[in-house]
Amino acid sequence: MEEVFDPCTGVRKRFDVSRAYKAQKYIAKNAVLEDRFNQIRIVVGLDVSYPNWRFSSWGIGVAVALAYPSMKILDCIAAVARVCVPYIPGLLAFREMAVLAPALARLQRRISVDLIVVDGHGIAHPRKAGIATHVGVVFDKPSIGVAKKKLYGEYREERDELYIVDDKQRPIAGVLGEGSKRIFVSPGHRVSLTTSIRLIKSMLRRGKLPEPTRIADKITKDLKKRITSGPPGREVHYIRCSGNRIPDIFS
DNA sequence: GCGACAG
DNA sequence: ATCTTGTCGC
Repeated sequence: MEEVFDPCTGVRKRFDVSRAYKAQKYIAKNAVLEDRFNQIRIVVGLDVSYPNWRFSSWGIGVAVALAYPSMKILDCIAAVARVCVPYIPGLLAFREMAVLAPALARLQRRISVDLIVVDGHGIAHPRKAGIATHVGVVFDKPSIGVAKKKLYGEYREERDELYIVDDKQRPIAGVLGEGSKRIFVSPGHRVSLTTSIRLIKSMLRRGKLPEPTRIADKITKDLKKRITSGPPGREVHYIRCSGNRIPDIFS
C-alpha cells in the first residue's frame, strides 16, 4: 500500500499495488496483438507534464490529433487535473490516466480517432500491460507505445535489426535510432509488432520521436509555461484548441 | 541482498 | 517527469 497525500484536499489516500497488478493482468489478457484496424486517417498523440511536481499536485494531459500520413495538426484537447498516484515503475498508467483519459475522451467527441500513440511502453512491460496497452484496451482503440528508455526485457539483434525480447525470447519491442536518439516501439492494442514499427517509422519527421509524441510533448510543455497562476482546484479543467498553433488556455 | 527501474 | 546556462559536437 503506497500512502499518498493530497496537499490540496488534505486527504490521505492509498494506492493498492496488488490491485493495480490484478488490473494489469486483466488489461494484458484483453490486449489484441494482431492488426485489427481499418485505414488510418487520424492519429492521436498523448503526453503529460507536471508543473510544480515538488508539491505533488496536478498534471497537464494532452491529446493532439494529426492527419495521417501528412502529420498536420487537426485538433487538440488538454486536461488539467489533480494527480494523486505516485510514479512507480511498471504502474505509470495509473498515474497518468487521470489526465489522459479526460483529454482523450473529450477529443473523441470531436474527431474520429484511428490510432493512438502513447508516451511510454505497450507490451514491453513486466506484465505486458504498459500505458499504451492500458489506454488501448480501455478505449478499445489501436495503440502503440513509444518510450525513450527501456523498462523491461533484453536486447537481441535479429536480421540486422535490434529488438527487445521477453523472458521467453519473444520480441516485444523494436529499437529505433542510435545512442541518445534511441527509442523503443512496442504494440499497445490491436496492432502487431511489425506493423507498429512500420507505422512509427512512417511518422518520423524531425528529432528522434514520431510526430504525435513530439507535438504532444511540445504542447504540454508550452501550456505548463503559461499556467503559473496556481492550482486549478478540485475538478478537471479543459483546454480546447485547434489549427496548427499553440492552444490558448481557457479559450 | 543487489541491480533495474517508462514518465 | 522536473530544476537549469552554457556549451561540446554533428
